[in-house]
Amino acid sequence: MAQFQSLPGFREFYPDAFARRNHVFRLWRQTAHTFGFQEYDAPVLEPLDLYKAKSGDEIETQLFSFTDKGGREVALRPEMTPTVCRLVGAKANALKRPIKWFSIAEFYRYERAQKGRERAFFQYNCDIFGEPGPEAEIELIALLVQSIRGFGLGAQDFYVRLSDRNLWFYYLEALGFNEAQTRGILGAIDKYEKMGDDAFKAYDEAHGALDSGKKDKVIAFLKVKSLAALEETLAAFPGDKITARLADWRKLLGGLGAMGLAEFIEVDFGVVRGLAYYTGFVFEAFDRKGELRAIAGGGRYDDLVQKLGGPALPAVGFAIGDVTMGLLLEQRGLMPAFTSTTDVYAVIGGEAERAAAFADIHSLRADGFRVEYPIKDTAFGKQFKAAADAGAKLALIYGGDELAKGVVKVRDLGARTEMEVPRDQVSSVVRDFFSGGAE
RNA sequence: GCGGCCUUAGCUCAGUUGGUUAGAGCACUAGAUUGUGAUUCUAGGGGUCGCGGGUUCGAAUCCCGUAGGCCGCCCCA
Repeated sequence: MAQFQSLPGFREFYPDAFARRNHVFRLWRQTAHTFGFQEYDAPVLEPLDLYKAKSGDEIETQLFSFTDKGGREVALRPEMTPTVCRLVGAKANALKRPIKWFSIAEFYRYERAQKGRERAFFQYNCDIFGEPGPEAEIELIALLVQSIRGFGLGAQDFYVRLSDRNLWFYYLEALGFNEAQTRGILGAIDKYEKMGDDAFKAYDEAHGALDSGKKDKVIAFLKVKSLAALEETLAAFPGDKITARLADWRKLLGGLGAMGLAEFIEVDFGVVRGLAYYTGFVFEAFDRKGELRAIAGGGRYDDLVQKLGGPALPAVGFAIGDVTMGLLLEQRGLMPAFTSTTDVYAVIGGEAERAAAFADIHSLRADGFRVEYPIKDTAFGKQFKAAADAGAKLALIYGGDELAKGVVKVRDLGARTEMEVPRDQVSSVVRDFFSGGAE
């Protein structure tokens, strides 16, 4: 058996798997471009401190980190956000606003692999920098929806759960929680859906048992699932901050509604996202059946660029992972089968006919056609089978009889018809077939 | 890092109470078929039975360890 195996959680892409990966990347890239986002890339290996600065020392246990030969503490990138913040921060004053960037890149996390989670995976990251208002969220969430919908998935297949850490902060502040308690409560909210009441255990241990009246109010807010319910719940807590924030909510939902995306969006205050650096709207995309891990996650992080050494620059972004996205597409039968895209197959009689065929083969390839031929002498029957297997539309037949007459037989493999063409016209006949033809 | 289940050909699997040289289907290669894609038939290549150790006259089979896979927990940027 194989003496060497790939490392756990690292994937190998055989041609059929690579074709599926390309299909996903192509749609993402094309969709981002239609929204006016520009593509970038950055180093795979970064200073370890870049991630510690953002997420704290304990993050190191989740990283592929090591000391390089120059004594530098480094890590394979586990995410793009710190990197893109550095890139944007370094040139913030020279970049036209709003800054709309995306990337498709591989990331590495030292975690136990599970369904939908590998140690090496790709993410499609989209971010908008420089716009503090909900207009940026409208643009970004519209892109998120379209980047999933574009595969043929509909509102019956996935949805985006939309929440707001600001309103959570305002609400908990109004209930009298201090900053540390608020962090504890947000941690409990994050786990509540999975664990139920046990989610508050960690809070109770750290801050003392939660007053049952306050707990009911927290749970009531966590169950807010619509703008109307949100307005109703907050009516008891009047104030300028909350009034202004509700106006942002109406603008955001109004904008997404005007784009025709209302059916993809659900208000859900059960979402807070674990990361401390999110500062406003947060959202996650899920499959409707609830069978898979989150397809995408994102939110606003207005302080991060500055925290990482750049200027104060508001930002909002999301990432879609390729693993869960691929699982969902395969579940719904939306991952296209791997098909070869050969245009022309040259059927060659034998060694004597090879030279004539090679001249046309190379000429057609130089013109951009995808041309295949048998690499060594093969029976005619096998060659036609190979042509069909390769998905070729046309076969060019270089047999002794044809070449003696100065012609090449051109066979339309779909229509199963053929005609003889003088050799010097082969190129133009092929060109006509593909330009005037079906596709 | 913790727990459960699993591992025989490229893939899906069979393999009797432990008994000769480990099988099938699919896939691949070739032939039937030096001039036309299907079907069919025939043949072939491909295995240190995940790896290491133990029990035994004898291990794919029983025992121990270990690696890998799947699933769950922790975590999830």
